[in-house]
Amino acid sequence: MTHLTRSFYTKPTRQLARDLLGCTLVRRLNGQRLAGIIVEAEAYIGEDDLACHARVGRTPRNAVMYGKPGLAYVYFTYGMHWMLNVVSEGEEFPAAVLIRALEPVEGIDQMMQHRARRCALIGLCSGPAKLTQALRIDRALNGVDLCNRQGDLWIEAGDPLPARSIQHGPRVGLGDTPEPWLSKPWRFWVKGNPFVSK
DNA sequence: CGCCAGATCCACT
DNA sequence: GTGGATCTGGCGG
Repeated sequence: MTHLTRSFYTKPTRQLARDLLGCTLVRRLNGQRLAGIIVEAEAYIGEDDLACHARVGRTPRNAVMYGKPGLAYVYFTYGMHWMLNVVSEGEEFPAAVLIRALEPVEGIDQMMQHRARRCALIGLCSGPAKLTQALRIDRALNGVDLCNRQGDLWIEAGDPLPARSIQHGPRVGLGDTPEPWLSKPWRFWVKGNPFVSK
């Protein structure tokens, strides 16, 4: 297993979202590996996508999305939650993949302790804010390069998934985002995997 | 079970 | 001042 490289991330966002399924997200914390297989992800694509943070143009908050593919875009929301995204496409085009759920693999006891509430394995990383809590991902990791071999956050390749085991549907939590963006089937998940958020 | 409100704070208007 | 790419517990059916 080794770090995915820049070329893996330099592709259309929906393709990247599909390709990330089955890969392993790894967090190095105090010399320990915390890791899980990505089983759910969503695409947010450009300034035209009215569900994407870049819909208002470039701001200090969303600037990382305009950067190199393979950067981590980590933002704070709802007054208490951190979200992890992987920047996609190409430099200056603002797009990213939201990591929504992991199947926990390594450092499970440690991840359990990081969660504010006691929870079962099935609910440990089954949501975008749950997994950042479990892996201790916050503002300190915003803008880090997932391709950096010296870094504390990266992604490793997994066994390729057959197309038939990938399902897709509308994105979650978009509130009153107008159509057609509200219904764009830009959420992808591993069919039948119990660690998916919904 | 499903539905709903409260938590909590920062970026942008 | 407003509202959000969420989570959780409480309440009603």
